[in-house]
Parts: sequence; C-alpha cells; structure tokens
Amino acid sequence: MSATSSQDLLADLQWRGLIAQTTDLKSLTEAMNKPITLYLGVDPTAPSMHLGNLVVCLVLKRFQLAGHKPIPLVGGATGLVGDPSGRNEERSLNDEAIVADWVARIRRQLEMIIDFKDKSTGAVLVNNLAWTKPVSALEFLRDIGKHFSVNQMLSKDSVASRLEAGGISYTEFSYQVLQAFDYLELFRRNNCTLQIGGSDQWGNIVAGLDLIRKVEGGSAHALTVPLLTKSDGSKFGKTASGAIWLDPEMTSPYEFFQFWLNCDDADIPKLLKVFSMKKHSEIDTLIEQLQQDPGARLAHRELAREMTTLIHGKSACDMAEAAAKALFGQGDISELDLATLDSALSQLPRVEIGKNQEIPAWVDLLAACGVVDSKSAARRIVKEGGAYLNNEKVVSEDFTPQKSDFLHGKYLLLRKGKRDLAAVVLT
RNA sequence: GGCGGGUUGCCCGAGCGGCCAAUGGGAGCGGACUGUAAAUCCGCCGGCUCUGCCUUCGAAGGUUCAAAUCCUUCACCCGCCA
Repeated sequence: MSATSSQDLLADLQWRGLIAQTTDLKSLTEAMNKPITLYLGVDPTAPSMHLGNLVVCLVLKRFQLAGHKPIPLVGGATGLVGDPSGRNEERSLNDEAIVADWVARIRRQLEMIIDFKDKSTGAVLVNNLAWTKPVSALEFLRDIGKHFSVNQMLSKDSVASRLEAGGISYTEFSYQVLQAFDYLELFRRNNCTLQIGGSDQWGNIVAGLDLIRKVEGGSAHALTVPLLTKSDGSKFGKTASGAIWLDPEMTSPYEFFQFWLNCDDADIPKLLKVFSMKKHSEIDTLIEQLQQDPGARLAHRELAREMTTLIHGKSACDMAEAAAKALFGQGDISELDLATLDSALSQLPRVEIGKNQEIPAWVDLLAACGVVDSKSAARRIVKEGGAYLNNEKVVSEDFTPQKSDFLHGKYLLLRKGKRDLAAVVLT
C-alpha cells in the first residue's frame, strides 16, 4: 500500500465532499504526514450496518489506503446506553444479549470492508465494553466525570435539542462522557489521535478531545463526514420499506443492486464521489457519460456493481445483475430457460406452495409474498391495474392462477408496479 | 403549587354529539409519459369472510338511541402566574 501524502488524502476527501468539519486543519495535516492511528465508532443499534454507516466506514478505509492505521470500534458499551444525537426521543434500551449479538454481526461486516491483514496498516477491531465494563461507577464518576462540566454538556446540540423537545434521561445524557472515555482510552492504548464520524458526532468527539487534553495534556483531532442527503433534501439510503442494510438477510444482494441502479440521476455524481473508490478521472468519465446518455445508466450500473461487489462479493453481484437482466429484459419471461429462471428468481422474495395444495387466489398470493401489505392493498392494486402475473397485467380481482400458468411447471412471477417482484414456487 | 391550552390515521394538521374511517397538505403506492430515472398529469392511500361488517381519534371508565366530539380519573406535553 503506497502512502499518500496528507494533503492528497485531505484534498481527495474534500473533492468527494466527505468533510463536514475538522479540528485545526493545519495541525491535522501536519500530524498526518506520518502514519497515524484513527478510530471510527459504530454503535450496535441494529443487527446490521446500513448505507449511512458505510459512508463513514469507507472514509476509514480511505485513510487506511493512504497508509494510516484504522481502529473500527464496535460500541458494545455505548450501544447499551444510547446516543441522543439526532434523536428527539429517548431510545428504548436494548437487551444486553441482543446488543452482544449485534456487536458480533457488525464486527463481521467491518471485517469485510476494512483490511485487517496488512502489516503496518492492518485494522484493529475493538469493543468499548472491554474497558468500560471493568470500571466501577464510583471510579468512573471520580476519574472521568470530574472533568466534565455539566454546563458544557448541556450546551451540546444533541442534549440542548432534547431538552427543548421534552427531556432526556440521565443515561443518555451521559452518553458523551462514555464516548469521550473511549477516545481517551484509545489515545492511551493505541496512540490514536484522530476520531472520525458522522457530522452528528461532532459534539461527542470534541468531548473526547477535551478529556484527552485535560487528563493527558495531549492533543488529538477530529474529522466529521456530512450527512448524506438526496437531491430533494431527504435522507439518503432509505426506501419505502426502510433502510438499505449491508446484511444480505435484511437487504438481499438483488435489492441492494437495484437500489443503486434506481437512484435518481441527479444524485449519481455525488454518490460516485462518496462511495466509489475509483480515481477522480474515472469518476469524471462516468459523470460525463451520465450527462451524455442518461438513459443508458452506465454510471448507475458501475456504482451498483462496485458497491454490491464490495459488500456481497463478486458472484453475488453477478447473480443479482443477471437476475435483473432476465427479469427486466425485453424478452418474454416464458422464453427463459429453467436454469436462468432458477437463478433469477432465487434473488426474489418468495412463497412456496405444495404440489398437492390448492393454488391460492390471486389476491391472496400477492399478499402472501409480501409485495403488498394486506389483502385490501392487493385488491386495490389489482383494481388499479398494477398487478402482473408473469409480466402480464391481471385486472380481475377474483382470478386464480392455474397449474398451466406456472413457468416450467414451477414458478409464478408476481409483480406490483414496475419493479416490485416476487416469486411463487411450487414444491 | 395555581390557572389555561393541548394529545387525531406514516408525518403535519382540521373536526368539537349523528351526514366521520374522519377535510386538507406532505410522504408512500398504482397508472399514463419515460430509461426499472426526475418533473408532470390522473387515481389510490385502516382491516376483513367487502353493496356489508370490524377496529381506530393519548389511557381507563361513564352519560347518550348515538361520542374523535360531553363528563370523570390517570399519563404526558405546551403556555402564563407563583
């Protein structure tokens, strides 16, 4: 891994729009002239990371590629407490066992994204429970708490907005102290001198800087990444059905691929810069192609490929892409051979019905496969002409598919609208 | 502690005894147009055994032939006074 100069890295991040705020840029640049150790914390608030987490993880990776040593931190401790940042309501506390499970899952995801093997820059994964759990409440209050001024804590955006919105528990109020303690520990143990995070983490990170200065007289740095928004101002990475997760069980590789492919044209240049590890010149070329011939969606496709390969691997990406090609191709779906159909439909949500079982009615099938939420919704969609069987519109509400409708005697392809697909399999 | 206002469907927000599954906007969904975009236009937008029935208007009780609408208690929020 060839080391990149600190200016180059920071300029690259700037170009990609990945810097929201930093501590004094001059001293940060100076510090980065030598390889530094930096950390990124991810709290286990769900069984998986999502695209928002990915953005920052990739920034961590960019540092690594530039020759710095990353410490991904999984918040086994902070995840038990709950970060008030960006929330206007108290979080409900999660069970310890559940959080532990989530920690393990997130750890595996981090291991896929970041290199753990390189001799000098290999990542070190830590869990803040390791140093938080052994500390007694009394020790914590005396050794750490003493350095915090409640006045300052109250002025933090995350806390202030919550006070306005109706309140905050002592537990969540203390979150910033815990996170500051993390930074201090990593500063001590690993000589970690930079913490990165989403822009909503600024306050928490600064709390850590203050603590390090007070306790160790040391100076450390902070860099935050802007919250990604779409061209229409809404949050990026959410669909109607929720967040886009990295876990293939929660968001299938196919869905994941489709998500990128269906992104708004207007967002693509920004997304390429934020997510792609490609060089500037390559990105510029893709953006140019997008402007020349938006309908071809070359840039979308390229981004979809890169991201799906990164998260799910090459073969899963190929399968997802091939499935999309088969399912959205011009050709008649009934022309597809069984092998192609098998692999294409394997990417979709499905319901199975037994060979000897009576075939459920059309409306029931639509509801059962999850393409709509309820039978009423199924009826509605059929009435509106938005329901398709094997790519043929079916408007009759009391239709029931026959054995002969099954492609290769095995599959029904259900579709709602333009791109919401599911399969019924005869077993 | 005293007085007043509020809590409505995913969100905002009308309704203030029957015509209310509840006006309007946003989000979302479908259709048309396209490129499996965007914008625009049209339609839909609690559930079900669907010309009817069931569950919803902070929670629990009550009044009434009939309540989101009135009464009581409780919880939370927001003002004003102390």
